[in-house]
Amino acid sequence: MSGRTGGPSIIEVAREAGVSTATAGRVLGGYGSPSEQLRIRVFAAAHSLGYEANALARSVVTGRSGIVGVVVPDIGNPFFARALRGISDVLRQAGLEVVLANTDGDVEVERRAVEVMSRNRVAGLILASVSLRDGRHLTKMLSRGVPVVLLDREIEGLDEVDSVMIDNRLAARRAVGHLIGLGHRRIAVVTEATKTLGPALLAGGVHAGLPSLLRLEGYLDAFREHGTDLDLNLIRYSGLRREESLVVALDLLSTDTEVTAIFCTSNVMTLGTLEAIQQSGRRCPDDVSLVGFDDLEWTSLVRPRLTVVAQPTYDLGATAANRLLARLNGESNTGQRILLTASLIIRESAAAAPETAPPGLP
Amino acid sequence: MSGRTGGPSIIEVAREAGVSTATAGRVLGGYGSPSEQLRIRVFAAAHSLGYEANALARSVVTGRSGIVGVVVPDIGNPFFARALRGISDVLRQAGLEVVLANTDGDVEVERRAVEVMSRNRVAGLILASVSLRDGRHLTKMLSRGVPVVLLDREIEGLDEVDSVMIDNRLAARRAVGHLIGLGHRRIAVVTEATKTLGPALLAGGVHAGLPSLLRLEGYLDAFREHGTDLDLNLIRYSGLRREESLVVALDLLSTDTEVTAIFCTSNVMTLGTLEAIQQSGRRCPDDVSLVGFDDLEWTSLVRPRLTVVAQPTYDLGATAANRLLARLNGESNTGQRILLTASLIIRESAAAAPETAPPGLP
DNA sequence: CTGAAAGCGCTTACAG
DNA sequence: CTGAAAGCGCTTACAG
Repeated sequence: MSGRTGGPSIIEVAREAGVSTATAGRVLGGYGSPSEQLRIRVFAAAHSLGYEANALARSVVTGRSGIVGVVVPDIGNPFFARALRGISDVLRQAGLEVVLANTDGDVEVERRAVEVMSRNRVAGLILASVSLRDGRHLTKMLSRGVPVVLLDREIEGLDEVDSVMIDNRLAARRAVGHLIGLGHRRIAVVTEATKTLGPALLAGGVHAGLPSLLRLEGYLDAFREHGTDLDLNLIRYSGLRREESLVVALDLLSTDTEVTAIFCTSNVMTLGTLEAIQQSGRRCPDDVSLVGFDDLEWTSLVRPRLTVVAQPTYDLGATAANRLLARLNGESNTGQRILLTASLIIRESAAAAPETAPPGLP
Repeated sequence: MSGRTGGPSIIEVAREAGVSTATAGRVLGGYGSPSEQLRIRVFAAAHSLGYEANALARSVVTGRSGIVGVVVPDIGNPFFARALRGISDVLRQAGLEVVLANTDGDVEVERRAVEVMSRNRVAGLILASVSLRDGRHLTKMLSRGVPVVLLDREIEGLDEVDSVMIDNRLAARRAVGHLIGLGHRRIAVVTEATKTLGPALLAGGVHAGLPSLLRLEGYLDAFREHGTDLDLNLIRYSGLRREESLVVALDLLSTDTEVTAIFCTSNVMTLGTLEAIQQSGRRCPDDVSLVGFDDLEWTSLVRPRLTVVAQPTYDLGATAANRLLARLNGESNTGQRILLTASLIIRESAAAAPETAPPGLP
């Protein structure tokens, strides 16, 4: 005897119906071709016993589970919530189930979540990873031939794996270019790129992989492109928490009175920065312009309405899911790096730079 | 031969290590007491072969999976996202894994999600259901003795099941009472209670179970409590979509010029209603006061800052998880109905009623 | 179409 | 402590 936790098995159903377990399995599992007569008998028996198939046992035999795992750092972030919808719609249509795990941005939690899914033999995995330098937690799945699609972030050294994200660098460059076009010169950036990685990037020592780093790189690109002078004091680093970005932006606004525009590299940074502008007493966009990242529901509710970089969030998810399906169907087997394009939604928070004094006047 | 989808099994590891599969199982599975010597040999073999345990097979034997299922209607809703965090924190600490399913508010999707989890023998289930009249999709799990905890919504007729939610009726009554206390008399409500259920409730023909219905009932309570006159035109029904609530609130504001305050029964309703006020040209709170539901990140970012009913969201999740743990440990077996208390956060969007003309003047 | 038997990958009494 | 054997609940060739 072991862990029989209640619930009749296929054996009891077969006995009740007076057929072999093979036959019971065929009608209950929907494979083979049992006769209509036996089907009725078996279903009746199953129903009267309250039978419910044990998907675990089936998966042990077939080797896979028909379930796709999705692991993201923060499902509370509207970006991932919406991408998930795209994923679910596509996968559900293909007859696959989706289970989700949230990692809280914690590498260790991610490692565990992936391991749990791998051990439970998910058919495939869509992963928005927080550990960009290290894909070791994926090797077992990959060596078993389970397809993995990376969403929003790549992982270094995993070139055979598919990835789907926006062209972060280009998106940021355009956003900042927009500000430069409006006459701004002292344009700050509030970014969740780390205090170690950010400067390393500036020094040319890092291959940008994180979205935040790529966006920071795009910010630099824009300055370069327009021949605008760059002041390192304009780059402000914050942890990925709204409260922290509030403090950072507040510090920026109080120490640098010349700043006329701010670009934020994520919706969390945008939240804190907007709050900082409000608290600082400066008017937006009269005194300081703002371009945020991600078009969330509240961005058109605040005053002024926010000019933002909008990602095709739903499509990112749907595209990732379609890549996974292609892999599952064996249609493709070379790593593909898919970049979708973000758009700049121009509203009211970014306006012409103030006090563009006519040249020649003091 | 069958679905062997790559990956060595415990048999190969045992062979490689020169031990029985029982011994290999003991060291790899962490049960029994294998000798240190064999442990080393087995681990070495497992490592060299790239072995990863098949949790499915283990679960088939033990009868359960160590995984708790959570199914919610909309993980993109900050309410559920935050509750999930509470759930995860508690469950993870107890050594259980959490998998999530999103139902999109679709009864059929919910039914399927619950079935998938049930078939995969989750150890327990936390469910925020959309099908309040019908708990049939839970009977198989329940009859197998798998604990189920209902979050945020109850299901009629499932009295032996635990549930955790706020006292919705009381919360709404207090919110509306606050408006009455500020001198408002024509207080409208924008609610996602359905157009059929809402009126049925008013007619006394429905036992309120849905949060939205309970909140509507609390709205009525407040009028009754203060002896304020009720006008059915003040009750506006909307689907659970922001766009729809915008239309509904816009209609309210254009057809009823006397309304001085609006209460919303969910954060989605709040979003649309606030937008409607902005578009209508009326000033908030000078012309019309607003009390929203749920304290989201943007509620203190908009102007005026919103007065809202705040749910102890994280605690709701944590409490549900703790109930589940108690059940899993056999500590409890009678259905418990746990009501947490919501609080009213008073900010700027609800102010004294305008034009409270002194009595006696025309 | 149907059944007896073997098998999936693991765990669990049962002897030793 | 260790192994041979039986078992978990299902599926899959293989005969008939």
